[in-house]
Amino acid sequence: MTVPVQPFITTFQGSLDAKGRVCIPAAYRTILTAQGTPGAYICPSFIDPALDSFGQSLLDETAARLAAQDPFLSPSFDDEATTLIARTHILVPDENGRVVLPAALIEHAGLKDKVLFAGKVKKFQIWEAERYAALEAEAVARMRARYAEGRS
Amino acid sequence: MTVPVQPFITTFQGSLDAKGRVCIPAAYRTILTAQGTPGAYICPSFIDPALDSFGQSLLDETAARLAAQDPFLSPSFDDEATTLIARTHILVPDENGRVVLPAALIEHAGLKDKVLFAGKVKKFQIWEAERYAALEAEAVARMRARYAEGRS
DNA sequence: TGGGACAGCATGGGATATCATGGGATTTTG
DNA sequence: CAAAATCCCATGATATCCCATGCTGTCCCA
Repeated sequence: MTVPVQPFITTFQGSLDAKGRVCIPAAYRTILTAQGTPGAYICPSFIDPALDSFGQSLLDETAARLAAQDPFLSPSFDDEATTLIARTHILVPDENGRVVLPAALIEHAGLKDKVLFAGKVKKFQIWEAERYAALEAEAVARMRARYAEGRS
Repeated sequence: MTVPVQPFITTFQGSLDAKGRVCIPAAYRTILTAQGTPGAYICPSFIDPALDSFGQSLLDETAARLAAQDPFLSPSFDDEATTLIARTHILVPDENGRVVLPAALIEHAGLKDKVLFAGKVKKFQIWEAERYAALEAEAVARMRARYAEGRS
């Protein structure tokens, strides 16, 4: 499988101001507009205290997968639709590339002053900075352990 | 899959200037541009105090492997994305072939004045010069030991 | 084969554009 | 009319671009 579109990579620092705004990194904005997205889709992660953000490509992909299921007869359909689709907001950046995060999302991710944007191929995540640092350290440690075991 | 592209070989010396810039060796730049890379992708090694650098080929390979997994529903996805993708920066050389290294990467590799570029087939690494000399000696010693074991 | 000219590459430094961020003004809504 | 959301401009920091210079390896010719 090839990479459909340009992937989100790199980690950026950002800040949440008093008005609840964050500036989406320019590199991500470029990718988003290349996908023909009017802005950024943002959804609270159902695993982590973080926000998942993505463009048209991943939204379409998710929507297509759900569309393939029967909306009346599939039990898994509702859960997925409720968790992923219904909780997704579209946020349109202003001319400086900033979006205002709804209070519910700020609370979900426990965002304070310093936030962190982490590229994850098809999506990127928004984290409270300190929380992410801890998570990254753990992820790297697990990768190191896998390497030491000789697994690929 | 056959050898897709020209391998990175040879070791080069370079220097880190006051602005945090290094000049990517011309031989490597040639290989990178042949891959259609807008620049060089650089990621802190999760094993060594060094930086892994590579072109479009290896990035696509990694991104494609991750893109094959569902970004919302796959547990194995996250560690690799966090360690490899989120920590990878794209650095575009100026017309003289130089890139500016982010401070976090300089710190990770403990880079000082003299740096060292070491070709590793699909990627090349950037090391603090003295540190690399020690590592190289150890690697050669281990190879020698393996050779000796093989004969006995 | 040695010396000299040349081209490509690496390095230093300064000017310029882009980006992120803070704060204020204006409009909308309840 | 008050409160909140939106728009817009100003500023500082950062990254990008560009030119100048010195070095080194290569080529050519005597």
